[in-house]
Amino acid sequence: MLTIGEFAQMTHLSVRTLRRYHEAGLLEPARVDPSSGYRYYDAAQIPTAQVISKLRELDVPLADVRQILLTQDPAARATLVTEHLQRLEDQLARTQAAVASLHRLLRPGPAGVAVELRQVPAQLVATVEDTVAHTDVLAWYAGAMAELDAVVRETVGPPGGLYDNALFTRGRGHVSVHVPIAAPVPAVGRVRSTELPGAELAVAVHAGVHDTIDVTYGELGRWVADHTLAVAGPVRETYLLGPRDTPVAAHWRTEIGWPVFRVTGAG
Amino acid sequence: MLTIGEFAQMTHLSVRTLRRYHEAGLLEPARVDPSSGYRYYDAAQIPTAQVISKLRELDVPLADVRQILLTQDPAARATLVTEHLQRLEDQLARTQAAVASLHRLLRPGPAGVAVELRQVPAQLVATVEDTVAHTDVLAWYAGAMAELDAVVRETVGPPGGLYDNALFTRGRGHVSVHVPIAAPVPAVGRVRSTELPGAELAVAVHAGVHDTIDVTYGELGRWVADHTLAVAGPVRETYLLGPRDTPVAAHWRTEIGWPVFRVTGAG
DNA sequence: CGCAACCCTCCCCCTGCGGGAGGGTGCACA
DNA sequence: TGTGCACCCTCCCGCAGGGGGAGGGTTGCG
Repeated sequence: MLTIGEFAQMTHLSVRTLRRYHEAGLLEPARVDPSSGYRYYDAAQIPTAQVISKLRELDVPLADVRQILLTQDPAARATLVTEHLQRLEDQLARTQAAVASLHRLLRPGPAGVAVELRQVPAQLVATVEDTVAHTDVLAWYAGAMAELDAVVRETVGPPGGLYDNALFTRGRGHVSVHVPIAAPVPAVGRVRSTELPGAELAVAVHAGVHDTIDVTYGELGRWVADHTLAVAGPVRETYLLGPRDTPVAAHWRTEIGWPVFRVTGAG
Repeated sequence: MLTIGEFAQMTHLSVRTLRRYHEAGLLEPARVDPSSGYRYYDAAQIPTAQVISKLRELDVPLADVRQILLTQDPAARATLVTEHLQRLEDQLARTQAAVASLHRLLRPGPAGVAVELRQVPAQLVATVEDTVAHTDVLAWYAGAMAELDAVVRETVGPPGGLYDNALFTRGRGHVSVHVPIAAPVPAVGRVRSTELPGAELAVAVHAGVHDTIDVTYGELGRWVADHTLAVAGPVRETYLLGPRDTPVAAHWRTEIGWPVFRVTGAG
């Protein structure tokens, strides 16, 4: 039987942290003296404490750590851990993208994004839509696109997507993926035929991988504001050239279109 | 002039977040209406907002972001940013170490660390000591070791270190590095000659890189507790074989010694 | 003028940890 | 059998950086 202080020393955790883990139901002391409330730990609990410690170093939330600890089956447990490692990899990718954006933003001189105003007509599309979290967009997109591919035989243009603004500002929002079509397709699975309404779009083209697409977004936003326009509705991305067209990422072309209207008020 | 909502839409930040950045002095609105308190932004502020956003994605604290934004000189600014990128790399290394430890901990079966009790005599050493933060230990160690190398001509054994427990449980503690010597060396810089007191040590040897050294620590702690011993004083590491001896990390050998004493009380 | 959409401030909540106050326990030593 | 001290307890507050929501003022279109 070890006192909390001794156990802290063995596990390189602080006494406070051990108490918190007890409170959170992560690491129950082997014995709690009913009269004094003193916590006593067993040496056999050291590995458990270390697993918690390592998971915390990986920023796994306490609730998820508890879930992992409660999972007895080694295979199921490994699955849970792998999910978190996957999350770490995603985060790493996002970090690298942020670094790339940052470099481009801090590079002196304007980014020099060409913007044009364009009136686009209504277009019949096959679409898949949903409300998703910002972090899940990529995975969702892949699934939705695969579903579209399976249903739609003939397209009359490059695929695109609509991204509700709440996706960015609230971390969750309405998203849809579409391909333009000449005639309606039958509703299969999540695929629907609908009309993408016409609009006046402020359009910019982003070249290369999406790592630094925010810079293009920013320039587009600046242009829109500078031309006394206001944004009306979700942003439209059109994938003129993407991974399905060429493996050379530098050749990719993404068109960003922001529906705008002229502000009637002040100049 | 953009309202906060419009500006939020352009920058993909939430209205709340923009207000917080204003409050924190990171992004002052171009104009604040004195009567209504409404914030109005200029399109030219979009790139600034994006820089903030990207730095935040890299977990740069708001205070440091402000520092970076206030730095006009591009070179000085680049230095500040690079410092944070360095921090990210360190964190990545720690993450990888944690993943390695975790895998080893979750592998079924005991880790099988051999522990022995050993009485070590007092030893004259040349030492460098300081109080440092846990995250700085590696860098500090390299500097201290270099200083020892420069001063001490002849050693009579492998180098070692003492690590105060507070280093782990409080994130900051007393640390010292030493090499055993036959005769005192003159005090130069931070180097001092002193006697490392004799002690009864519970000793385990960790093989390979330090990524998974916590597992060995845990096993050692378990052994100590199982043998009704208690820890008395800072842990001692001895670098039997290290990077200065062989470039093959798998061959490295680190001896971990925990000063212990027999518990007189209950069994 | 009415009304909806927007904006304001203020307060509380979340996560995971640390500091410190105020008070009870355990145990060696005299 | 004290006595002293290190240890332990609970409870409250702080930090970062953000979200939710209440309650109330502004803006601007129809």
